[in-house]
Amino acid sequence: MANAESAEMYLETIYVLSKQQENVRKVDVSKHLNYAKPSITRGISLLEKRGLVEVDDLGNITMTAEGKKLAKRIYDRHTTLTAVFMKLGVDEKTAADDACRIEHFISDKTFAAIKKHLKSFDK
Amino acid sequence: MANAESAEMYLETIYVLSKQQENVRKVDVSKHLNYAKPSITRGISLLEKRGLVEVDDLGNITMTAEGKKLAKRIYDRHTTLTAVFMKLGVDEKTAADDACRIEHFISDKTFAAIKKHLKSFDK
DNA sequence: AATAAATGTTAGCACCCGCTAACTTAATTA
DNA sequence: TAATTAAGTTAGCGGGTGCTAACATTTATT
Repeated sequence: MANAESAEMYLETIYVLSKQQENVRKVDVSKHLNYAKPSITRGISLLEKRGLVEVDDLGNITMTAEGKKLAKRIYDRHTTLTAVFMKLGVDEKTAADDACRIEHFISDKTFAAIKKHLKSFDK
Repeated sequence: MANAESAEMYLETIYVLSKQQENVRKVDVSKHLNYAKPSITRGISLLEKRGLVEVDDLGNITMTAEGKKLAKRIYDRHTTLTAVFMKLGVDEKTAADDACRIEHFISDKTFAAIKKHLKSFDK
């Protein structure tokens, strides 16, 4: 999990789920990412070690301030990139799929430039 | 090397080098990618197994028709994405670095839409 | 020709991160 | 309460892909 990609997907999933439901547990993440349970056990424990999430006695996963910040960062990339691609005429599914991969690899600078461009688009 | 990323980097490197020099050998790829020689030995042999490159008795690497096609595809993504990012105001280094990562993950559809957009930009 | 340098290979380590099998623990339900 | 189902863990596999150490082979230099 040194590589950002996997950790970011876990974090983003927790973030998205926590907006839809009261409590988020490992099963939920497992189902959402379509990963086997042991993968989740390890993935979440790595996030815990990095101080990005906490799991309480009931198994409810919450993000720390830092975790939430990171999750929002990725989610913003996800939604913005999806919107940009759709603006260019790409269908929603493809746009979201591309965004979901690219969100992990785009630099702050380039993302900022794209986001700015999207805004100018809207005018 | 099931994952496209690594194979694509090797292939793109061979393609770029072959445009600059008469013969391309593993050392050249090693230096260009800044990977240790044994990594190259394996990487190239995987490309050979997939019928994307051939290595002759002198150690010269050539791309097969299919290999060249794939290399061009990636290289086109690289140059186009770099150009787009620069168009949006991103500095050349950052633009190229981002392109170099994203080129492996962007779908045909989304790339086509972006490329089309770049053209409309130029007008 | 002898030595040195460059190129390439083999063997095997390490880390990432999915997976299954098998188990434990907790929560439901009959 | 006993039996079932759901949730979570541990152990370990496997493929991908970088690495070093050590060696072989080839090419260049003295």
